[in-house]
Amino acid sequence: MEHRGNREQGTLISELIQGMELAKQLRVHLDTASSAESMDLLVQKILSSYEKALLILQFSRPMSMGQPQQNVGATSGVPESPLSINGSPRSDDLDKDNQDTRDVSKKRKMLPRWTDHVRVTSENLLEGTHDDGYSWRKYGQKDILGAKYPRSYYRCTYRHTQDCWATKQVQRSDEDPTIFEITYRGTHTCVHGNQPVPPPASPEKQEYKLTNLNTNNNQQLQSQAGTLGGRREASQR
DNA sequence: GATATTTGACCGGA
DNA sequence: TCCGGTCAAATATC
Repeated sequence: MEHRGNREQGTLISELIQGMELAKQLRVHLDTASSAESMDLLVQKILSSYEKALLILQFSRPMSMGQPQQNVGATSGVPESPLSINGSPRSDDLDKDNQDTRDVSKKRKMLPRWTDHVRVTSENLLEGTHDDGYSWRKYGQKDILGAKYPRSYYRCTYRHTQDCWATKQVQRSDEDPTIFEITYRGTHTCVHGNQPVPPPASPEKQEYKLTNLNTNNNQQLQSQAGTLGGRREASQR
């Protein structure tokens, strides 16, 4: 068994290394403003490598990974709508008993969760982080132990009006301040007219979209900007 | 006045 | 007990 495990691990490592190398190439392309086609090709190769790696991981360790952080419910598609997972908001439960509160907490942990790493351009760096096409409202910010930059917490603007329980956390990378690590939790159940992208089918696709959007959208960038780049500049309306 | 952001406090899990 | 995540009052902006 170990032999098989070792071989899989070797393949896994080589796929991850390949993905990293491709990402480096892509970075060079980005810096040199190469053609969109070549960059697109690189992105596809990267995604392919990571998909293979993920498949290996999933195959060798089904359901028991101790790392819920990435890709849970993402590669396999988003399992259920948060609406069905998550009953009632905590703020509406104030007069209920403790069991309900605990239940909500448990359900919250069951929300699908995945992480994107988004690199921002110098322009966007001034403004904050990227726009993923949804309308987010900031509800908190925390200094995280060991992290240089605070983590910001966002939830869907339509949480109450459309019972949409998607949230995201934005954490600026310590090592490279141009990288924003964005952790999404839950999926959007809201229906909103100016929503340019559907909920991601997989984290890989999501990252691809985000990276592209990153250079295109500035409107919501501004709404998210104030906290990570400095104090808030604009409120979207 | 409506809506978004800031920030201290609270809560639950490890 | 510590830390991360969320709430909600205060404040800011349009």
